[in-house]
Amino acid sequence: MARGRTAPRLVDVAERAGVSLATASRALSGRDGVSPAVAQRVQEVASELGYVVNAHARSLAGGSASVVGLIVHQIDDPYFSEIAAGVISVAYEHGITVQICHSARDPENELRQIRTLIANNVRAIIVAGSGYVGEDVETAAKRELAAFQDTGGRVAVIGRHALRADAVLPDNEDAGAALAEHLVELGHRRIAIASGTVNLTTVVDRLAGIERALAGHGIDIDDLPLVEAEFTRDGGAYATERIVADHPATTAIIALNDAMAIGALATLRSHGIAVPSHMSVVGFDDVTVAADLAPSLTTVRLPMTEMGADALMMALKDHSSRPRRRHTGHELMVRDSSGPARV
Amino acid sequence: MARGRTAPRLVDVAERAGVSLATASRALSGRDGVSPAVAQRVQEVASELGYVVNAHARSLAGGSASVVGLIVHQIDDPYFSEIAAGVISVAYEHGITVQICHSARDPENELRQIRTLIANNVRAIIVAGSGYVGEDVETAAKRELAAFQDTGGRVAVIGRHALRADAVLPDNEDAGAALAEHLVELGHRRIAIASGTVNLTTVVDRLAGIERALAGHGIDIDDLPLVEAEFTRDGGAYATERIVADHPATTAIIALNDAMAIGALATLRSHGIAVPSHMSVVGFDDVTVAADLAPSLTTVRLPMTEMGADALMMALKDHSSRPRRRHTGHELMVRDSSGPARV
DNA sequence: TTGAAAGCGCTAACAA
DNA sequence: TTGTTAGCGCTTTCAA
Repeated sequence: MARGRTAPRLVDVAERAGVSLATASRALSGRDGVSPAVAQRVQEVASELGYVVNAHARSLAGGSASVVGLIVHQIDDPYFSEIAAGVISVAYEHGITVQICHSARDPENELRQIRTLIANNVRAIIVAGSGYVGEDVETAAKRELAAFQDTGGRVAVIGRHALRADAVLPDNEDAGAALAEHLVELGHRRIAIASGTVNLTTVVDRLAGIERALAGHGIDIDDLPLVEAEFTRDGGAYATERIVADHPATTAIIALNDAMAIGALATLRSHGIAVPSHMSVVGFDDVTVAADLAPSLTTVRLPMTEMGADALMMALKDHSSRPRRRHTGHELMVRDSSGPARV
Repeated sequence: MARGRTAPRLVDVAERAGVSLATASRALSGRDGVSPAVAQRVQEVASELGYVVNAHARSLAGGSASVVGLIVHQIDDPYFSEIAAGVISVAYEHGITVQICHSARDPENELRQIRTLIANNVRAIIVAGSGYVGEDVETAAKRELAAFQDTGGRVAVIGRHALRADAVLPDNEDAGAALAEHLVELGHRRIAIASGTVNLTTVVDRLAGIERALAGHGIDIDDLPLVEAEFTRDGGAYATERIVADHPATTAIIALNDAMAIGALATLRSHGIAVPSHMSVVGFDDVTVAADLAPSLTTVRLPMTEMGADALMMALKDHSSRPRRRHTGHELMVRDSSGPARV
């Protein structure tokens, strides 16, 4: 391989500026203990040479890493791509880059990704996917992340996890309650639920909110049909097929996220079932496209981009000993996909 | 800071396996010169310990980097998040992680991101955004990337760029032609174009295809209204407002990507203009949600996920001296948003 | 087939 | 305020 001109190194800058390596290093990372005049000179030389610090060397030498890791279930799910956009924008402001990994909703795989990020010595790890239900599933991850934190790593999670870390907590339960209230007020009683897999805390929490609100109206959620499927558009389509076939009296479908709701709307359309006159459909998240569907989707807005931004900001901030928890708001977005129950 | 147990290092593995550092290194990176028995033993010990190689140390020591960079315009644009999913999945298979940066459709910013990735010594850089029109805009980036390639870095681009690199070339021109043909066949003549900013090669190429097809039917594209706006949903909404207000005779709108088409559909709906009976709308890309819109969107499918996967695979493959170029196919997806021109 | 040892480019003690 | 120097964890010659 032809070896061209190599990137300038810190020694090059130091030599050219007539200072030592240490001084150059201090000047460039903006630490004090350098006279302003020298600092400026070094910085000039550096930009003259187009010098950019070698992140690997810096990190290896014990300097602060300039990379953060972000674990999502699947980046081409709008819920996660909006969170990622928030993370990336905050990272950009801090001169940090973002490594994104897929957990594919598999705790095993998530653990593997966490290990990789830790080995890469990232500055912080943001776990954006839902937590998993059950004692044991996250214990290994918990241990690894705790060790990571003990050595100065930062961790923030989005959603309810068994992990001891700063957390951005989406208002899942209250959002579920708001949605259920909304449907009940419209006169719906025969409500069906298109649910994601119940090993996800997000699913469990949304269901809990729905249960609570319905109970307030004397409706037992256990009496309602619930179809468990993938937490995706296709899962929503599948669940809706089942609901339509097995529970024809249903007047409203609660999909546990917008992706499932989109699948539900598609299935209903293909069956010629009118929304909302014959069937109401509601979702969760308010992904960007929700307002542009036809009928536009009634859903609960969670501020995904902000959640991503907040998670990284929390992780970057000076650490108090106790993990912080920050609850998001939620906002019921009543649109055209929900209407009075048919009689 | 309490210093807990640190991640296991290669020495730990070597010691535990009773071999030297060098042997352990060789065994784990699958190089030969190690007896199978020893190699296996080392690998067992490593996974027992949950050992993951420190990417910084490996990279600094001259080993191959395990990170690739991906530059997109905006990750929460489905076009890019689908490409990213393709890149991530191939990366995963190769034990590589992906750093994602936003260029925000700004060549300056893109250059900055490229510099950062190079300084991070990534194994490869994938530039997924459109190229920019004009001599000078990409020259600095071109120079930096060339130097990067000279020192063994790999580069692949998606879309037409002024960069000398492996390229995945979306079939933009033919796709534009196919769409224009489709509309002409339906009897449309008063066609308006909701265009992204014409400094993007993607926009220029799609327009070229449209122009060619229309010319074949005696229509001069310059006689048609073209509104230039942001290459986004809101840009599409804005352009459509303008088209509806200034060119009421229009019977079909070509939006230059699906995001703009979604904005167009929303605007038409808010004006009570029926699609397709009063106005046809077509887009480009076939993002996942396009089929689930109502009316479902007629568009041209580009295999985004595959494009991302291909780009990384090309970049990772052994390098021939000449850059390779790989054209994607395209597929006209005729759905419900296009219909015969009203009279 | 294996091991010993010299760095990769940087930061952070420690000295001056 | 500045300089000297010992590593960070790994790969890779070179020697055995």
